[in-house]
Order: sequence, then structure tokens, then C-alpha cells
Amino acid sequence: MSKPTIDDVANLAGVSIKTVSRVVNNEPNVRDSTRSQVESAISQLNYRPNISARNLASHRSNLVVLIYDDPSTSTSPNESIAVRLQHGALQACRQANRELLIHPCNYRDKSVRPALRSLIARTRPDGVVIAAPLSNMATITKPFADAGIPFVRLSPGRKSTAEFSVGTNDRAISAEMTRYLASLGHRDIAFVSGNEQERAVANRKIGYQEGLSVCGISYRDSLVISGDSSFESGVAAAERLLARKKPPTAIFAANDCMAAGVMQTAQKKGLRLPSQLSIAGFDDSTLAKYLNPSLTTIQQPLAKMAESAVSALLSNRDEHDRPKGMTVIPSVLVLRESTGPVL
Amino acid sequence: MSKPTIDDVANLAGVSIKTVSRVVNNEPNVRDSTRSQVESAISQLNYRPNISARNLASHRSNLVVLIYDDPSTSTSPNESIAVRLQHGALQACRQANRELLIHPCNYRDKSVRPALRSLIARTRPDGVVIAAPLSNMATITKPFADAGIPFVRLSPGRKSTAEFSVGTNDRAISAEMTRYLASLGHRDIAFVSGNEQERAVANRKIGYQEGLSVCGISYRDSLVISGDSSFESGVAAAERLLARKKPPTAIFAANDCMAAGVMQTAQKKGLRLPSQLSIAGFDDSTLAKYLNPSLTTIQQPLAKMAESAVSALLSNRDEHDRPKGMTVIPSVLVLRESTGPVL
DNA sequence: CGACCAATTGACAGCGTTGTCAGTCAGCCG
DNA sequence: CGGCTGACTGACAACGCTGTCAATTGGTCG
Repeated sequence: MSKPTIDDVANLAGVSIKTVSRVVNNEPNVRDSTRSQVESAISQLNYRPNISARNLASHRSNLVVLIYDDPSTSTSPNESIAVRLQHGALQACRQANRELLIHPCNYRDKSVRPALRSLIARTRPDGVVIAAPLSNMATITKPFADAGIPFVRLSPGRKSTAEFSVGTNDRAISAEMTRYLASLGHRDIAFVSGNEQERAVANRKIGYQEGLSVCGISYRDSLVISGDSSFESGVAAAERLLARKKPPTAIFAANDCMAAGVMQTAQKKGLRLPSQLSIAGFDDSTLAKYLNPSLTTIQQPLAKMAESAVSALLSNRDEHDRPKGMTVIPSVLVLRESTGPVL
Repeated sequence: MSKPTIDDVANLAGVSIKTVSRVVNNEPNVRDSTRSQVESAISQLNYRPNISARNLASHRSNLVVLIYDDPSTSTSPNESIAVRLQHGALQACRQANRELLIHPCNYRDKSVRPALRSLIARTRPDGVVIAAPLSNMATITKPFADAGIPFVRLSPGRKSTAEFSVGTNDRAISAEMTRYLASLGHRDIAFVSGNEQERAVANRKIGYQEGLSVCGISYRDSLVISGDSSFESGVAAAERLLARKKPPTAIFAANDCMAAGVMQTAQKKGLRLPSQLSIAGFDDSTLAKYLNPSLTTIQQPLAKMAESAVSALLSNRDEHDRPKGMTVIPSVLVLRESTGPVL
């Protein structure tokens, strides 16, 4: 009554185990009639190949690792990002018959490096997807490069022709958000930046500047506050901005968490939203829908990005015919109640 | 330059591979001097056992599966729950040298069952942790029971002496929240229930009733609205409750998402919170901190629960000396701005 | 001193696949 | 009709480790 093995199938089908192996792995050069005999034996016995045996013999692990900034230790605890990445990665893994290992990590922690090395040693993954902002950190990518494990950067923030990556249009979409705000009549549009070490954040800021420029609004340093992506830094930024003689009529924050901080502060000061102040965020976290007023923001196609990263990773075993360059999947504006015309 | 194998270590250390295996697996009956020779050979070669080979030979997979309601398809998209479960499970896995596979699933989908069977066939996990509300569904648990794979239910909602599980005090903590509201002077305390098929939700409602009764407040059916855990159902519930001749002065929702709906509705009707209406939620999702006013809620120790479930699962290979009964890890009240005294 | 026991070690047979390579077989060409 | 080719199939050796069981060692006890 123990699990049937490839031998059982071979016996039942009256062929060799190698032929069964061929059928199971969809290899060519098996006569159709043979194939269907084997298939029927397989389903009769409800045979499933033993993964460990297969991995051992084929020198692969069938494992894909997804690495992302641990939301439990991040200043902007955006679990929704992690979950969306997971969703897409899982989807692609399912299709490719791989299993997904998640590896949230806190890059501020000294032990990231050894943890990654141990992960590699233990699991020998077939491929790795590294999400922003970690995708831009050598500490994170080096262990994989050293071990010769193929990896794809998710949203690396700048193109590279040497390697494949999947990104989104941070800059362009931020420009678009800025133009949208301008189109509502806003001229004093502030920007709350996050950690500008993170490329995505830097790009968002550049997009903001571009957007202003396109609309003929001159950029003013005083309207840009740098935060650290946290709610509290959103609060602090709003406090400074709203204390100005002539406060901005719109505030665009580089993430939803800071936008929430801005919103709370504005409301505590008695401002009515959006009539007295428009607020926009970035990420479309779950939060955004539930704030009051609900938050206008930007949605990154994280699931799709992760999915396409994983499938690209797995599609080509050959080093050199893996695609190069960056695949860009555009983000979209999500207009909600927190933005409105200048009154 | 290829990976060193156990044979290389054995040669270098001048012992048999079996002895190396003993050292690697921390087995007893190895002379200290031998052990350290082997250890030095291991570190010299930077040897890591090949997981697949080990799994194949030992008939184990070293894999633990975590199953939970997929937040991307749930009516209450609470990613924070998933992430916290993952965090705890990962912690325990790391300690036990296992890898974690996540399996978010949408129980409303017909294909859950086959998906689980396929998961089992593919991965043969050493153990499985099933989080509420899935932990109470036979559709989910049966495949594992059938396959003889040990599993632990997380927050099963009722004790069972036959099997081990990890839960929390839904009922008692809900009673406590109710008492807390009463202590602020509230007498008309409404309850917005979720899907009462879910045991946790049912328990929360019972706790609410108990709390009322302890405070000498009589239970009124009309103050209980059943929702479906979604934001929208929170909105609907608030609409009905606030339309009463004598609306409640406090509303306790069975999750944060519905509480957010209640809050938004109350604010749109121009109520000041908490002076005119106190609102409490359940879950302490990330959302709760960022709402304005921030939400008083209940925090379940999900990470700890998952961690203890995984370690219990792995600690005892012997069927019969695995612990029985339910380990209860208490939830705690998180008091924020959305609740206050009756004015 | 020899028997005896527990601690320690090793030889070897799997574990269930895949990769390699050597057939076998049918059809086609000259 | 013999040889050749390409499609198909199978035998068998890995893959790197653990489990089993026998052998060896070192010490203790009578």
C-alpha cells in the first residue's frame, strides 16, 4: 500500500522505467500508443514521481526563491506588497511545476548575508527573484551571483542590458500623477519622498519633477520633504508643509503609508479633504481603499511582475538565450476621493 | 570545483561516510575527538549535505506547509494576517531546519481539493499548519488526514482532546472588549458579526454576549448585524444601526475591515469619533493604526501561534507522544483613539 | 586474565529518479 | 535485397545520503 514507484508503472505498462520517465517528463520520441499505455498505468496507480529522487538524479531542486523586504520589520509595513508578489510568483511556479520558497528579509540586519548563504546551501534553488528595494543591493544579490544561481531583479529602477529584469514605470507614472494633480488646478504640489537610497523612490521624485516641468510649474525644493517611508515621517512632513505661510494645495507622497500620515495630520488640523487639500499616495496598499477619504494612489502590477519574472527565470535553462534587458509592466493611476479640484 | 560530497569529507577526515553522516545529523555515539575531526573537515571543505539525497534516503521532505485563506480573494483582504502567520512559521522552520511552503487558498473555489492533493503528491510535507477559518473545514483537512500527514489546526475555535491545536481566546477577549466599552459608559453596544460559519466569528459573538451579560446589559438582537467580513458589509451595518431612533453609542465589529466600513459611514454622516460613537475592531491589521481616528482593536498573537504550531508539529515524530489538546495563546486589547467615554 | 558489555565505527544495500549509451525496428534508397 | 537512417526503447550506472547490521574497540568485572 506504499506509494507506487516508477517501477510499478513500468511493470504495469509493460515498458522500461526509462520510457515511463520519458512520458512523465513529456520528452519526445515516444510512440503515441506507448505513451497512452503508460499514461493509463500512471493514472491507474495514481503514480506521482518522487521529487527528491528526481531532484537528486537531475541535479535540480525545483525550488524558486522569492526575496523581499520583510514587512514585519520595514518602516512602511506594507504587507500587501509581499502578498501580491507571492501571488504572482506562486502562479508562475504552479505552471512550471516548481515550488516557491519565500524569504522575507530585513536588510538592516547584519545576518542577511549569512542567512542567504545558508539558504543557498540548503536549498540550491533553480532561480531567485529579488524584489525592490533589495534588488538594488549588492549584499543581497552577490551571494547568488557567487553561487551561480540565476536571479531576476524585480523593479531594479534602472535598465541594464547585461541582465534580465522586470520593472515598472515609476518615473513616468509619478509624472502622470503630478500632471493629474496639476490638471485639477493645483500649482503648489508638494512631494514627500521616502528613502532616496531606494532607486524606486528616487525615480518617483524625478517623475514628480518631470510632471511639474511638463505643466510649466517650477520646482521648489521647499516643497519636497524627505521622509523614511513611515507613517510618522508622513505626519512630520505634513506638519512642516502645512505650517508654511502658503501651504501646498496638494501633497503627493512616495508611498501610501506616508500619505496616510499626511492625511491624519491634515484632518487633525481641521482641513477638509479633498476640498482644502488633495493627497495622493503610491502603492495602492489595502489601506488606501479604507482610509476616509479613500486615497488616490498608484498601483504597481506586482503580481504580474513577479509572475513574469519567475516564468522568464524558468523558461530558459540556457544562460545565453535567457532574455536580456528590462521588461516593463506599467503601473496605473487609481483615482479615489482624496484628490479633487482646487476650490 | 563541484560541490563536495559526504565522501570527500569522509576521506579528508579519515573516517567512513556513515560517521560523517552521524556528525552532520548530531547523532549520539560519536567520540568527541572523531566528531571534531569531522567537523573541521566539513568546514574546511565548506560541505553542505545535499537535501535531495538526504530526503530520498530518509523518506522525509523537510518541508512544512502553511495553509491559510488567500487574502487576495478574501472578502476581508487582510494581508497582515497572512504575513504574521508566515513570519512565525518561518521562524520555527528555521530553527528546525525545515523549509516552508506557503499555500494560500480560496476555499470558495472548487479546485481547492485537487490543488491540495496535488500539493501533497508533489511535496509530501513533513507537517502542515492550517490556519482559521480553513482549519475548521473538512474539505481542507481531509486530504491530509487521508494521506497520513500530520497537521495542526490554528485557532480551531473549539477544543478537541483527540488532536493537538493552537488557539486563542477569541471569546474571552471579545467579552473583555465589550466590558471595556461598557466601562466607558456605553450601554447600547452593537455588534457587527462576520460569517458565522467561521467558528472564530461565532466565538467573538458569544464573547460579546457574555460581556454584555457580565455588565448587566441585556442582549438585543436588533443591535447585532451580520456582515460578511467585508468593508462594504461594515458600511451596510453602520447604515442600519445609525438609522435607528436610538442608535448605539458603540459598535464592535468582528474584524477591522468592517470596523473601517463602520467608521467611514459614521464620518460621512458627520458623527465625531469617538465622542459621538465609539468603534472597535478585531485583528489589529496594519489598517487599524492608520485610520483616523486610529482603531481600538484586538491583536491575535498570530506569529507566536504559527510558530508554536510548527514547532509542536516537528518536535515529536512519534504519533502518540505529540502533545494533545489546545494550546491557548491569549490575544490582547489594543486601545487607540476610536473608543472613548460616552458624553 | 578472559569474558562480556557498551560505545564506537564501518560496509553496504538501498532510496526512486534521470542521463548515457547501446540496441532494435521499420521504412527508404540505390 | 543490403545498407542506412531516424525513431523508438531499454539496461544500467550514477545521484549523495541514511538505515541496518555486523565488526571493532576499550574498558570493566569476576
